[in-house]
Amino acid sequence: MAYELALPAGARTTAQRRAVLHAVEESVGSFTVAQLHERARRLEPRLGLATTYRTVELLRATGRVHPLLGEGRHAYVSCRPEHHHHLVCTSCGGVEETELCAAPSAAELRRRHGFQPAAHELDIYGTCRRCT
Amino acid sequence: MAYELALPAGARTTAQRRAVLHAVEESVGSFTVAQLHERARRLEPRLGLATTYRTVELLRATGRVHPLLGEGRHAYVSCRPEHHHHLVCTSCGGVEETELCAAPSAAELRRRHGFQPAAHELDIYGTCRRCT
DNA sequence: ATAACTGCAAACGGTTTGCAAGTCT
DNA sequence: AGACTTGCAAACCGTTTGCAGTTAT
Repeated sequence: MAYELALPAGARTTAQRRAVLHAVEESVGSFTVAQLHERARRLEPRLGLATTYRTVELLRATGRVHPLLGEGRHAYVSCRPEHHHHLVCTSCGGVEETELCAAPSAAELRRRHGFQPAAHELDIYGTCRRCT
Repeated sequence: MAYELALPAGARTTAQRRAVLHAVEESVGSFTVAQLHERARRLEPRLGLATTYRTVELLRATGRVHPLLGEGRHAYVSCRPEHHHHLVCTSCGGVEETELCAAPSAAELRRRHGFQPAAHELDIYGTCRRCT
């Protein structure tokens, strides 16, 4: 095959998917599905919005794209945030919470990236006690 | 006044707003408006969802609460395959990547939670260099 | 040939808004 | 009294889904 598309095994290569992947590659920083759709339409004018959503979901499954917030819901943080993270069992789907903190220190983030952290989200995937 | 509510000037103190603020104070990490509503209802069972949205918006105006990402839309970032995490600026929406990672060790997770980790995702929210 | 994929439109779910009734100051 | 606030339900808008026609393999 001449064109290698980052898709799950068995998925077919189509003009629409190529157009969406191209739009992803052109994107800088964060983007919405609607923006992607608009951009990909320059290559593939008949591309539907639903197909764009479905393709983004495929890319997400391969890790090529990452949702900034789960569930599509508007989430907030309280301005004196404490840490709490999720242990997601990929076997039974259960979610546990942990207080173990996994974020790089504020000092290190500032020094290396000039970034002032306010909150973070961590999801750890694996196998829970019962499913081991 | 005996009870100081963090609200904009001129805003009235009501039982509903107290209940929502209390729910915010109880919250750890990020939360959605629906979660807040459910929690606040324990104190104020007749609290409506719309009122919860309106109160969150008030608290946002005072800085007491902060949306993780503007627009309420589901946003994505393009990813490369290597292990990395995201620094998301809540001011300009920009996304940087970092290789800094301090995930809890597998040994600690197993000891404390009986959990066998396989992978993890970390997003750090805050203010980037330019927006500081 | 046939299973995967697509566009369309309807369905869905979270968020916002109009309005009449109720409440704080 | 008067302006602000509330709950309700309808409107709104981004996302998902069912389906009949189309396409990659």
